Amino acid sequence: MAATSTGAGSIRARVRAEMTDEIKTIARRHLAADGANLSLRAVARDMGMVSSALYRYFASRDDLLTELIIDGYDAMGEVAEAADAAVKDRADLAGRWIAVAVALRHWAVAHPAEYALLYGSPVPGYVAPQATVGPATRPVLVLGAILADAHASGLLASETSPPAPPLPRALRPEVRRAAGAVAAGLPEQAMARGLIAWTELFGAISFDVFDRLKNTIDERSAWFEYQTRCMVEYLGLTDAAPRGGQPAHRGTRTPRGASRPRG
Amino acid sequence: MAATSTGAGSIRARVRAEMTDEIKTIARRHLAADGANLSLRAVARDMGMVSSALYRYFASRDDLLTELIIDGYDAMGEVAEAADAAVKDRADLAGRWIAVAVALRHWAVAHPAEYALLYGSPVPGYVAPQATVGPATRPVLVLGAILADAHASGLLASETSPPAPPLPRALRPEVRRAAGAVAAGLPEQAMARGLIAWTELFGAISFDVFDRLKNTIDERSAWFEYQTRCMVEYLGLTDAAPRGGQPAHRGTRTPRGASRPRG
DNA sequence: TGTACATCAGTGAACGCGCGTTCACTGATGTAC
DNA sequence: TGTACATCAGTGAACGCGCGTTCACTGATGTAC
Repeated sequence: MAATSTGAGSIRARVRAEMTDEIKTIARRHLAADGANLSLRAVARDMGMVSSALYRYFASRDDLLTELIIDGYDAMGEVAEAADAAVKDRADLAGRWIAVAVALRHWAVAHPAEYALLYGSPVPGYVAPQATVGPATRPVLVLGAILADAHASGLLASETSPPAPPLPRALRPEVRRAAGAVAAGLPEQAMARGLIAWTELFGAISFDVFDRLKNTIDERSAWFEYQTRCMVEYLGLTDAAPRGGQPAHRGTRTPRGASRPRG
Repeated sequence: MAATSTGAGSIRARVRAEMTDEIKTIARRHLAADGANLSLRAVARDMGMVSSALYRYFASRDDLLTELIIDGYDAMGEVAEAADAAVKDRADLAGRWIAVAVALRHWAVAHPAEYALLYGSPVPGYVAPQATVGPATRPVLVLGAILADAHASGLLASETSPPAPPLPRALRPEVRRAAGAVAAGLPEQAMARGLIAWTELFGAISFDVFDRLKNTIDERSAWFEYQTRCMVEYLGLTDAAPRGGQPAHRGTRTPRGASRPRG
């Protein structure tokens, strides 16, 4: 409030930032109604502006779309990080995975159009620029960190139970590289399971958001949670932290919170 | 050729059918280029007709879209049925599941835009009419029949190994109903695994088609097949038919081909 | 076999709407002296 | 503290294009007698 006429360009800058946010908010609303063929003119209309005015804020329609996509990934990333961080017992790896999964689904169901923009059919004529790939990995990093922590406890399924079909030689370098990127130190076989769980998780969310389960499963939340519980068992995370206790066979303790990706 | 001027309206009818097919073929081509916002005028242009002429063949743009969707589901259904039928050893349930999965993925990768129309983000403003729900279940029925056959052999994972997290009571009626619809006689726990595998399968195909694995896994086919092998193990189908032999512990023999859904 | 009539595919113009983007402009807000 | 100038948000008109759908029409193809 002391900034009535003090801060040089800063007041103009603040108004500008607020306008930009408002445009994006309205654009998100339109995304929900019209899908990915977002119309600048419609957004301008809702803003009470003339369509050309939007060009003061975004260089083009695709630029706006790109910002919405980045915001979406960031929102999912934040939601995932927060859900993970909220689990007090850092050794409860199953609990952490489930918390993150539930939070991601929750966000997706609450923002179906944005989710579709991120994980649905590609937008015709739009190619995601390089700037989106960083944010896109944020949710994955959270999941990867959980797996890395589990590995640090030496308790992943692939390490305690006989591995599923062995990973073909041709895939091993790529899987190893993927592990290096999101879950440093994770052995190939465990990373392969992680990739499968990741696929399954987003498959489940997409089925839910895109209503593939209509007339089949109506108890969506319960079903999703059940599916997630199966997932953590598949990953072997349940062995690591039996109900409310220490890891069953402890290895190196999970480093205290340090392994969570920065926000 | 004997039909030069014989068959009453039949020659006109045949031309009409050919035209309809050609329109749909061109529409599919446009789908690939422009995504789901299919333009009637563009299709007409490619047909060398005036746009209003299309209304002789389709009542509206949405009608055309509906037919494309139905064709798509039917194509996937046929592909799945054919892949299943091509497995000579009907007791090789793992082989059948993998064959169907690979065939579905193959079709999806070859027809990404059509796949996106069926399993991707909903088309804005379009609501799929009742006529699409029948065809939509065709691929599912093929998978369900494999599970039913496996159950008939008494060898599903949930029957031989300790079940994963027990199915919550609230979900049991729905899962039971789903089993009744696609895999008659399948117990709830097995059906739950089937639903999860189904989700995972289409999650994997979507990740592939929508290029989610870019810069992570480039060996797409190998990875998909590996994932499918993990899936059949999860389902317990591998126990049922060890490499080139009879089921390990036989129950009721699979009824000879009768359980395959009609084409 | 030949003629009168009905069917129906395709035309072309129009209606009424949408869109992204450019451009010269007006005025208000901030900056420098 | 006051004035001259630069910045920049927003306007309004225009360009050039797209779209789905309707409608009265022409002309060819098939049908019935």
